[in-house]
Amino acid sequence: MSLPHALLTALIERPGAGSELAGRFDRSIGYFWQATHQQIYRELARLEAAGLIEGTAVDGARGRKRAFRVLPAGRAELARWTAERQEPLPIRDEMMVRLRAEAMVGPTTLLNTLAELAQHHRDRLKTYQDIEKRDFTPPPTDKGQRLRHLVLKAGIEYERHRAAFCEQAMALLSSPSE
Amino acid sequence: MSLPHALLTALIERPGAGSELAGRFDRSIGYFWQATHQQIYRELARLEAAGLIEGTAVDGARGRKRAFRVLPAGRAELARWTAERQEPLPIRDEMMVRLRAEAMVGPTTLLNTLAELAQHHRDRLKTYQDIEKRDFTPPPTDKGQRLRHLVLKAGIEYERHRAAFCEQAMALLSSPSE
DNA sequence: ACGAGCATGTAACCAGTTACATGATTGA
DNA sequence: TCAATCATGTAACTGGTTACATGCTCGT
Repeated sequence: MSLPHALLTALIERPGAGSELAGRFDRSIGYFWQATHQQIYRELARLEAAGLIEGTAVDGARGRKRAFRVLPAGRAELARWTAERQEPLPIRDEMMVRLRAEAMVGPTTLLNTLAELAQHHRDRLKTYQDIEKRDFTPPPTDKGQRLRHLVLKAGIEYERHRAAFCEQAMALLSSPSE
Repeated sequence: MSLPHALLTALIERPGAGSELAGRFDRSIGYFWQATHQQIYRELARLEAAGLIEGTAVDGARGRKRAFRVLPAGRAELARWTAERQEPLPIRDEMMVRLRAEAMVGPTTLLNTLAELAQHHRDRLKTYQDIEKRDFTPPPTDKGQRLRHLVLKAGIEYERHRAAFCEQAMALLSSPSE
């Protein structure tokens, strides 16, 4: 259950309204934790009810926009959670299931899906590399910045690895069977 | 929604009872798709109700054990699903959230958690490498076997990558701040 | 014959998903 | 003034999780 803590972190980094957070979950934070606006609003309501954040009306804005900031209790809760033990990520990789199924009931058109997926990962790799060039040259010396850089580099390695995997699987599937 | 298809694949590879499948989801299949026995029994009941699999009582077994095998309709459904378009995996990486939180409210005891996690990934890496040595030397020429080998190699790369990441994060967190 | 443990479930809950709804403001 | 769009939701559903329950048989 990391969404509330991802929200607290984001709001400490910069306070803002639900819609702004939704935007950030489509970009920076969203690269390692995804959430829809429905989830975000629901969770903000819970955090506010629990007294961890506080929202104040933003006037001169559309609708009934409210900016949230983290209260001391929210900071404390975030610190508590950060120090908590963590179980390894449960892995659920649909493509691995598909490949194993392909070995049983193939051949199918899995090759097309792999090509699309490879392109997706190459695109995202490019995006990350652009961010790295823009934000982390020269490499930062500040610890917070170095942590963020590390997270980004993990994303870069991940995308590179996934793209390469798709390409290997494509090569295997399109090789003549024997 | 890949669990039913993971089950169909597993049952084509080798028919068996729910408890046997639960065992396989703790080993081979479980390395890329996890499921508890509750999920497995629920899903088997659905697949049977949909006419995709068939269960027959195993006598001489404990309890009311039933062996399931995949019916032609099940094979057809698996082939249909395998050829389906696939969205990229949604990413939800709790450790990345923690690292970014650490940058805001740290330092915490995150270092301990990272050490545990690194050990977990090194252990699993060792397991995979042992499986590779046992099952895939010499490298297979059969296409199905090569596909399985590819899936295993992806697992190996994943664990290696995660372990290295944890070690880098530990080095960064324990370096003197400036 | 009886406890340990295997095989199969039930029930309640929670996070995430999908589809739709409402109120306010801006711009043509 | 009214359509487009922004900001904030509500409702219903689904897959996965956690805790507990039941029936059977094997070994002692």
